[in-house]
Amino acid sequence: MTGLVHRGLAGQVVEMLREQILTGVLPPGSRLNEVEIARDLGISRGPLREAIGQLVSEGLLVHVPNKGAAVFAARPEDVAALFELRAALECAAARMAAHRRRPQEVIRLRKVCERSRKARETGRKLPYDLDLDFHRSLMDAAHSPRIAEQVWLVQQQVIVLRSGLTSRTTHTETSLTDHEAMAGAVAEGDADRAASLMEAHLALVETELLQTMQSEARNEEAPGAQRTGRSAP
Amino acid sequence: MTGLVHRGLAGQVVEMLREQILTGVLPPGSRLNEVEIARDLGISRGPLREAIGQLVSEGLLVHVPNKGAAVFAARPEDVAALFELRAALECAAARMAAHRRRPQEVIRLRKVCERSRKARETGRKLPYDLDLDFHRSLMDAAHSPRIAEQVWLVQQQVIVLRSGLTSRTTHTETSLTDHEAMAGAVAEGDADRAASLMEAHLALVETELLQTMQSEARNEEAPGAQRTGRSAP
DNA sequence: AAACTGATAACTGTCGACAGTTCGACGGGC
DNA sequence: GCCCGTCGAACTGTCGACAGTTATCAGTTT
Repeated sequence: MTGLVHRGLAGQVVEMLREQILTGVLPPGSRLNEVEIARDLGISRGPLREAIGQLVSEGLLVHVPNKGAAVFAARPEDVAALFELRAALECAAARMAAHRRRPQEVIRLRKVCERSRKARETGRKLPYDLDLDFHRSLMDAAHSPRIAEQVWLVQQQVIVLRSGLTSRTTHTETSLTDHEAMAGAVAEGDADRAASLMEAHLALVETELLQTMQSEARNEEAPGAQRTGRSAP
Repeated sequence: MTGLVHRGLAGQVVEMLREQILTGVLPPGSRLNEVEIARDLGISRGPLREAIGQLVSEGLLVHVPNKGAAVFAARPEDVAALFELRAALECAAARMAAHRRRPQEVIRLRKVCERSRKARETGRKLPYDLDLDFHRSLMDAAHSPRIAEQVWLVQQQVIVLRSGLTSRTTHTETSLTDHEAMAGAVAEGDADRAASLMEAHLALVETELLQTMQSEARNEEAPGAQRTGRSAP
């Protein structure tokens, strides 16, 4: 997705750390110890520092001088800014997809919706992977690699954010109907409708995420566990 | 703009190299020799490599394995993808500015347009700095730091692209009236008009840039100078 | 007992040197 | 005369070690 894997050790380490972050092995707020990780991977600190630097520039890690790197832990205001950017990018992509759509890509969109509805009927929750799959299919239909790349970077931050939540957002029936409506708008070539549907969809997802974050924050503060990460001078 | 300058030597080197790239001291296609630059700056190669890595992730440099880094040299198709992203971001920002505008920011927009018109009357060309100033004022009015950050990254690539052209695009009278119309739309709170004006404006700028690139490419191929950068296997 | 101070330890930031690879030049063979 | 194999220089990729800084903790003092 990002480029060639064989651009040195740093490249491999980037992908390894990225997976650890996205899968929640390294939860938000985790501090990264350079010597320890370098020793575990059997490499030097040079390539590791380069890998960390790249992930910092992607927004998956944050870097504080003389204290090292930590997995990005978003606050509510960060979520708002994040979804503003995501809406700008994905709404534009939805418009483009409605204009540039090709039969094959419309079929793929419909197929993802169909698989989602089936999964929704068997289990109660819609798997998050299928949600990601829909949005990525839409990016493909937009035929704008540059925008797709940026959307993927934003999506990654959302994944990290979700990995820090114990109760994952349930992606309700509403999300599924949103997807189906968007697929229809793209199929018909109605760019404006696709964009406004996307905007409403993302606003809903943002609200769900914020509510989950706030409720879990309350549940966490009650027992006496201190706030993770996020230091105030 | 990007963050704290004092996050080590790498941070300072990033800013130094960034200025060299944006001002055209390092023209597009230039290869960066690590040992030479490190020696000139009086530092080691470690921080320098980190700085280069960051600029690669920003898109100002490109990196080829075992061959080092070079200043990004855009092809026409890159320009198209770049302006698709820029349009997505700046149109959304224009909409936001029309919604969230504050009196002080509207005044600033008008002031930039006024200064641009004065400069346009004295000299024939509109200084590029004033164009950048307008777009940055609009980003401020949008009150979306995350989008503003991404717009700035895209703007930087456009600046690099322009630095490789001998005859800078003249930013005609049309661009100035576009700016004034956008300022008016933002002042009135007409988000849709601000967005569509921005889209048209960027389409014009893109066309101007592509024409300049193509004409200069023809003039360069005639004398017998080989194509800079851009290696095909 | 609480607060301040000093030393100690751990970690990041930086450096110089080594290993591996690629590009170019030179010489030999056909 | 042209092509191919080999040698060599230059550069990137990687490593281990040193220096600087910050946090922690014990000891002392009020």
